[in-house]
Amino acid sequence: MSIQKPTLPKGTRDFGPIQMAKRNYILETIKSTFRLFGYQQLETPSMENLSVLTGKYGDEGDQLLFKVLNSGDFLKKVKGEDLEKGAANVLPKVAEKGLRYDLTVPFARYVVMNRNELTFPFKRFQIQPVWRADRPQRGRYREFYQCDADVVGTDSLICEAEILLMIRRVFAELKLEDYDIKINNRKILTGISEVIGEPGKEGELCVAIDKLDKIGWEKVQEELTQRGFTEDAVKKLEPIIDLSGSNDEKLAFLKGFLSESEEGLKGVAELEEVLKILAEFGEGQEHVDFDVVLARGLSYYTGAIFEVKVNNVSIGSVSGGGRYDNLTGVFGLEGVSGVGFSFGVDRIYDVLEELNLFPEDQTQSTNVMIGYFDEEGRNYGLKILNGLRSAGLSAEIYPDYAKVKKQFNYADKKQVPYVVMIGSEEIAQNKVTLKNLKTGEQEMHSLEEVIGMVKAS
RNA sequence: GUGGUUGUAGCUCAGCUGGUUAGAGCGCUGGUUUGUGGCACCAGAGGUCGUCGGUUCGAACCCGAUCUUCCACCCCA
Repeated sequence: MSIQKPTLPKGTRDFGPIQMAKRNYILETIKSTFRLFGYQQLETPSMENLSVLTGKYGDEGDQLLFKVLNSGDFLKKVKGEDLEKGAANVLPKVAEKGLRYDLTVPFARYVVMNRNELTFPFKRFQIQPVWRADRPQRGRYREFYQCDADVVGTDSLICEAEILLMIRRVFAELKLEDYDIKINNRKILTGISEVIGEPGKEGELCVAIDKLDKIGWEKVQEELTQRGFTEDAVKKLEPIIDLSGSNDEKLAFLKGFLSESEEGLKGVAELEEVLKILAEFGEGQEHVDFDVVLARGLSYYTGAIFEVKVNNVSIGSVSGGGRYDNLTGVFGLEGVSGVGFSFGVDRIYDVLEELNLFPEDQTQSTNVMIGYFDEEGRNYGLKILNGLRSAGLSAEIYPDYAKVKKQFNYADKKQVPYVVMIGSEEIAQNKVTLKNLKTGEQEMHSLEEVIGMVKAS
C-alpha cells in the first residue's frame, strides 16, 4: 500500500500556534469591544437546513453554498427521470443540509425561532467560520471567519452612530491609524436614481459606480450606457461623481440635488442625524467619510451602508455593514428592522501583518521550563513545577531524560524566557538555579525568590 | 463559472537545446562540549521531481488529462 500525502481542501488553512496567538489578539479586541457596547454572544450550528439557506443570496449565492450529502443511502429518493432532468432536480433529493454561508441568515432564523423569548432590541455578536464554494484568491478563502454584530428590533440611529464608535475603538486598540469608514445611505442612492430619471435602477447604477476607483469615470459611463442608462441620466450624474469637501458640505449639496426626491432627502436626513448623534456623544467625525458612491449589499440594505478601508495596504476593505428592514421577513416575521456590521478577521490579520503592527510577545506561551539531570532532579522538579503554577506562572517540565543541551534547545526554540535547572547541589540546598535565557545570567535562588523574579520581569 | 499561472528535500529556490548517480541555502539529527541554549566548525539523514497516462533508445525537462497554488474577471469578507 502506498503512503498518501495528506492535503488540505482548496481554500482552507491550518492556523498554527503563532497564527492563533495573532488571531486571538484581534478577536479578543473585537469581542471586548462588542461586549463593551452591550452585545451578547451567539453561536449557531455549522450546518443549516438547505431550506433556510437557499434563495437568500441570489442565484449566484446558491451556487456557492456547500451542500452536505445525506447520510446513509443518499440515492434512495433519486429516480432515473430526476437524473435526466439535471442537477437542480437531484440536489434536493440527495442533500437536505448545507454549511452556513454567512452569519446573518442563521441569525435571522434564530430570531424568528426565539421571538417569544428574546427581549428587543436584541443585540448579538457572533464569531464563527462560514463557507463558500468560491474560487480562492488572495484574501479570499472557502472557509473564513466572520465577526458580526447586529441589533434588531429598533430603528434608532444611535445604533448606526455606535457602529462608528465600535469600529474606531477596535482600530485604535489595534493601533491602526490610516483608515476611512465610508458611510452612505441606500435612500440617497435611490434618490439619485430618481433624480437622474432612472428610478428603480439604483442597483445597476451602483454596480457600475462601485467600479469608479478601479476603472475610472470614462469606463463607468460606458458601462452605464450599456446597462441602458440614457445619455442625459449619465450627464446628470456628473456632479455626484465630482463631489468633494467635508461631510457637511457634501450633505448640503445633496439636499439641493435631491430636492425632488422625498426618499433621497430622507436618506440625507438620516445621515445628518447619525453625525449629530455622534456629536452628542462628544465625538468628532474623525475617520468618518460620507461617500456618495459607496454601494454594497444592495439586495438587502435599506438605510445606512458602511465600509471600512485601510489606506496604503494591498487588501483595503476590512469591515462592512448596513441597515436592513425586515431581516426576518423571509421566515415569516415581519417588521423586524436591524443594523449590523462585520469585521473580516482574515483581512485585518493580513493588514496588521503588512503594517507590522502585531505586538512582539504574542507567541510566548510558557514563562518557565524546568530542566534536570536525573530522576532525583526530575522528582524535585515536579514539586517546583507545582509551586510555579500555583503562583500563576505558566510552567512546564522537560518530560524526558535527555542531555541538558537538548533541554535548553527546546526552551530556546519555544522562546521560553527562563529555565530552572535542578541538580544535586540545588536539592541539597533546597534551592533551584534560575537561568535567564536572554541575558545568559544564572544564579541559585529559593522557589519564592524565583517566583518573585519571574513575575517581576 | 470564464481566462491565465504554479508545482523539484521540512522551507525558499537552482537544475542548460531531453543524456549517467537531481543540487544550494536555511532547517533537522549527531558530534566538537556527560552541569547549560543562541554563535562557530565537522559529519549525517532526507527527493515515487504534484498525480496518472503518452512521445522517445533515454523525460524533472516535450505532449495530454487531472489535482494544487497564485492572478484577472464575475461576485464577495
